[in-house]
Amino acid sequence: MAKNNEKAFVQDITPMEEDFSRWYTDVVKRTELMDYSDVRGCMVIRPYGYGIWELIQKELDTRFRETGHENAYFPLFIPESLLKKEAEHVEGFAPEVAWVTRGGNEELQEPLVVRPTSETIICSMYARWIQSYRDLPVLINQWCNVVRWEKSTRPFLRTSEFLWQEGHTAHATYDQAQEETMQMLRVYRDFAYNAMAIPVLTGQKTEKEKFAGARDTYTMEAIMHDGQALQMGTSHNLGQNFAKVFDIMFLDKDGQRKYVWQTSWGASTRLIGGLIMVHGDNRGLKLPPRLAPIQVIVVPVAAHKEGVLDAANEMVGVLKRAGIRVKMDTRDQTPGWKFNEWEMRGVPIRLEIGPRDIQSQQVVLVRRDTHEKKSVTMDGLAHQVQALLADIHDNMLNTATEHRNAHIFEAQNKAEVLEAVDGKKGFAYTAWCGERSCEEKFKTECGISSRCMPFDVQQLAQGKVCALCGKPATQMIYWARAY
RNA sequence: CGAGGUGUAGCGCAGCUUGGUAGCGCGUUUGGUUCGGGACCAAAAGGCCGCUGGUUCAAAUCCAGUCACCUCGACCA
Repeated sequence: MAKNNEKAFVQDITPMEEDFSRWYTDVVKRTELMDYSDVRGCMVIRPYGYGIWELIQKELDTRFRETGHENAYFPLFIPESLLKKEAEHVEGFAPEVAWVTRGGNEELQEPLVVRPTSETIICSMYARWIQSYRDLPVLINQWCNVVRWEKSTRPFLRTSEFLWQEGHTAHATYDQAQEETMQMLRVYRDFAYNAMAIPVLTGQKTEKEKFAGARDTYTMEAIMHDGQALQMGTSHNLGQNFAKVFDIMFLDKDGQRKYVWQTSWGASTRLIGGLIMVHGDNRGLKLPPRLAPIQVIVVPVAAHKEGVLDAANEMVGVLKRAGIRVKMDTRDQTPGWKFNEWEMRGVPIRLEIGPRDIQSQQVVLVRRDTHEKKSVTMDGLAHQVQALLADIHDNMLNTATEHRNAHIFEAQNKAEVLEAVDGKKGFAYTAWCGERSCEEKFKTECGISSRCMPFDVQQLAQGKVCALCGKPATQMIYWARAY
């Protein structure tokens, strides 16, 4: 055993301090979350990764339904003419759309784009469906794939094709649309905290960073372990931009024909990348219990010995009946090998059961987040496990919150912003003049972008000056390097 | 798309400069001994050396093209 400790394991994960992006790719690959196909930048989501996605879908869908939304499905292909209707929207997406120009052996009369997002095709349908104020609001979500032909790709964070959900709603008034936009941002925020255990920052995007075609964009942003920002979900108030070009009108109570007010909101498989980069450590993945495809892994020790497998099976049954996602590892490997394997894969709880435990009517319970190990009795095991899963969630959220708080730095001038972002590897929080040219200049010169303008603190900017250009400030804002 | 780098067994890599039988470690398969933090012994299987073309008696190796991936920029969920 001693000689093995000295042995360098060829396939160990690169330490995250050494090279964060190498660490990230190692984790994705070794935990079998996804793989690249032969098509440029298109990912194959493997069963373990897809299991996480299914849980994300479940958590989000529950929240969407609670807030009155329904699921539907719209076409993959969008006629060129539809995409081109809204000027800003086309301009934003044109560089990255994939085209279909042939069907069978025939050249298509009108080329089709593979949807990069579905506003246009959905609006074309809403124009037919909406006639009266009685038809409003329309509250529809769709789960689908979209394609954006990006120049460079990264696992989960930026792939040519990705899975997401996009909600599209139409309302009678601006206020209702705005309330919907904010409600969905709250839904995402709730999901981030309570399912992903990720403390996000929410706020409004600047003119420069907002969605192509939106009136206002709101976002939730998270700080990754290396201090870079990841946009994890967005909610847009589209105003009447799309309604006007797609002619979505309704006859209101007052007898007037009016354009509808719209919103759209989305979150993608990128969330999985966020999970990895916020919670992961040098042993690999660390999954928040609510999104763990396997919440408890049972490792029988000396499984060939009398009674071990029976006891393990019984325990699996008890946990399953309690609604816990549990799996037993019966592979022919040494226990230590399995411990490492499941820690790498991020399973929140490990239960070890062997001859000694059977004698003492106990099992060994180990948590992934703290590596704390204790013996517990078989009685009331399911309850203990459930309580522990809840505790692990809380602890992961706390740890991530501490990390977030320790990586946000108030900055008064450009040097301090750069020090916060590049020196201390975090977000800079500053007063800002609100001018697009100032923001663009900074982005071009330093590669640092605005993340969001937080709510309820904007009055703090009064009397301050912009940290970047020194003009009078109008906003408080976060800056960071972004994925 | 600009600059650089890499494609050799499932994974990680050596071999290439100076052409001449396809190598190593881990993993895999089979049998046995093991099993409480990455086990051991024995035997075995596994390669269009990314792809296409060229030079040559002979190409993993030299040349050209092409595709994919990685890093850094620009762009984006």
